[in-house]
Amino acid sequence: MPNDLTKQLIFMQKDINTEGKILQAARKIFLQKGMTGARMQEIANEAGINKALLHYYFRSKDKLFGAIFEDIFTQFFKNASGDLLADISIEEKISLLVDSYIKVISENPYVPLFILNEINRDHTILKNIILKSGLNSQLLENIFSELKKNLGVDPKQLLVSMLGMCVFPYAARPLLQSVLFDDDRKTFDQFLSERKDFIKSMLIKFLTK
Amino acid sequence: MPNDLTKQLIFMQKDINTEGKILQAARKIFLQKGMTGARMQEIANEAGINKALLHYYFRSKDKLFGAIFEDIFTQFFKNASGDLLADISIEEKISLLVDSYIKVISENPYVPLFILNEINRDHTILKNIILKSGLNSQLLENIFSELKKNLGVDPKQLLVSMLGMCVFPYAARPLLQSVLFDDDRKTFDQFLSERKDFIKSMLIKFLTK
DNA sequence: TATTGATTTAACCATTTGGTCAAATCAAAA
DNA sequence: TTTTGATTTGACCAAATGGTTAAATCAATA
Repeated sequence: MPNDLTKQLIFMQKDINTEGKILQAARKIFLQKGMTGARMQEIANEAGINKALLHYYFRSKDKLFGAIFEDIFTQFFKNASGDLLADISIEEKISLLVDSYIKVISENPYVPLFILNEINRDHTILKNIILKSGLNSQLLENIFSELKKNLGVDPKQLLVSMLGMCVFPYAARPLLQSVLFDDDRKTFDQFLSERKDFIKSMLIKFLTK
Repeated sequence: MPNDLTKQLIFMQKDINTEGKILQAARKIFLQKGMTGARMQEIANEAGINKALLHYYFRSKDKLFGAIFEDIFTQFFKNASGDLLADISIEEKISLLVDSYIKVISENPYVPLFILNEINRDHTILKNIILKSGLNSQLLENIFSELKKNLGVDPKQLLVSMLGMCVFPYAARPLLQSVLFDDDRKTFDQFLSERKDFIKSMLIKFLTK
């Protein structure tokens, strides 16, 4: 029976257990290629294992994808409802949301387009995740109607605008970088780094009478 | 030898020539499934023809896709540069751009996500189209630097914001409709119809000192 | 009517892909 | 050392897919 030290050594040798390696590899490949574009063989290669082993751990491509998608999706929106409910001014809420949202997107630039695609391909996945998350549609409706009274504008329009402005430059990066920035990566990165403050000021100015 | 009348009858019978039927079918399928997701057999079925006939008219899937993509892409952006150059106030430009953009998107709601995907999958296609369109990067740069002087804000940030706000609700429709509108199509359509004016007022208010 | 060139089809082909299975390997317990 | 149960592998399979080809059909012309 191995003691803690040998366990640790084994752990270091393998670096990470097989399931972890699969999850990590699958995440990378699925993010780049999407559900239908990803190949089980490619994921197996990335994980440094046999393709049959993939099916040993996750019986099917659908199952594997389901696990990955839920993980990515929840990670991407876990902070949002908290920020929305926090007891702070609307300006602070906007600032908080934009900051955290831009941060998570810039760290995972493939995620937005990935989510948009998979949601369009099969929107039943979404239902289950929302159910699990305990996100109540009645609760949401209360938040929004409350906000509307205080703001005088439709908070849903505001939220969608915020999301669109944050997401779009990352999802459309190859297009924008080519057309607007003559394919210069540096200038585009500069553009992105200035974007956070631009979005904030735009949203906040819109709310000031 | 058929006279004009019989020609016309034949034309009505076939409704549209084979190449046209293929183009029409390919456009529909490619828009829904993307280049890699679309199946040649599916396109053939949609066009009511044999799969081999597809390869008779367009030698390969790549060639067929190329034709469709260029068509969709140029149709989608053909008005933009004209509006941008027109000799009108910036407010009117914004109004014009948002109107025409929202119009073309709502008539082709699959297009935005389709373009985003294909651009990310293979951004070399873009280069050729831009070359053909005669869109000069120097010219663009002149327009933007001129605008910047007059506006005091970065017109590229403004343009990207506009595009993002217009595109996002259509690309993310299944997500938003489910989470924000409790899967009610009617309410979401209402939301969309109000969106045009919201975007305009937001952009214009941002520019007023 | 016979010929010719374009159009259309059915039958194939090679490759890719998700998935299966029996056998081999390995680690821990008896 | 033997046994046992989990893990891993190579070989294989059936279906799907992009593409090819030879033959059939059709419309116009000589």
